[in-house]
Amino acid sequence: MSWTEERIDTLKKMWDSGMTATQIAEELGGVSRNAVIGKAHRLGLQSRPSPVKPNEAKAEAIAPAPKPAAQPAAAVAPAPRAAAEPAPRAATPAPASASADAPAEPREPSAPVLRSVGPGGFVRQNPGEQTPPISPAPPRRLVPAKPSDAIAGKTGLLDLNDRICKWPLGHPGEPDFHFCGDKVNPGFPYCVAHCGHAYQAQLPRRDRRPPPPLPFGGPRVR
DNA sequence: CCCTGATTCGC
DNA sequence: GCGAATCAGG
Repeated sequence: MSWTEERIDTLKKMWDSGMTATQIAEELGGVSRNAVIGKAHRLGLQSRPSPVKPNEAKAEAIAPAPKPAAQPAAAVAPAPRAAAEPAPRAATPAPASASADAPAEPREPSAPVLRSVGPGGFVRQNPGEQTPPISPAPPRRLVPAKPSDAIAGKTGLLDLNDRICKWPLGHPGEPDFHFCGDKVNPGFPYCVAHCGHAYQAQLPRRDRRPPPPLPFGGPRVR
């Protein structure tokens, strides 16, 4: 098997949507997961959280190690990405739950951080502030290998790109499994509406809603 | 053990 | 460029 443009395209999109190398290899067929990983790196695709540490933590001297606040002061600064770094975007997965600010720390009105707040109450991250949340949990196995008729006109796996909502509709493996496909809320993998589902503000326990929406249709029994 | 992705290196 | 072998963390 060779890396045709089509297969490379599939690899890119699956990698981008959070599929594991094993799953991508199964989907493509004829290649091992090692081949997929190797190709992904050669293509310069975004690194995924690796189990292996790069080994780099020797900056702590005898200084009384002040705990760095989670919120840097330079929140409004534009993308501080190093110019030498070839990676155009860093999508290192991070827990969607943001730190719940204690009520004892009121925001200074004199120094407002420019943020927009979505319909679900989620707080929009400014550039360079924090890494965006990960895509929905990838399915363990089956992914529609071939576009079926049921998916015609809908946003399939191969239609994913950086500008459309990756919110999954239906269950992976089912014929009509597809993605939302709306225009994304800039900076997020989802559209505004689905950001509202994905990022819910922490509500008081008294009136919390029981059904938390789960990406990819939630856990499934087979 | 299983899984994962990263890296190396002979081809 | 390719990918098996190897490594290393979870």
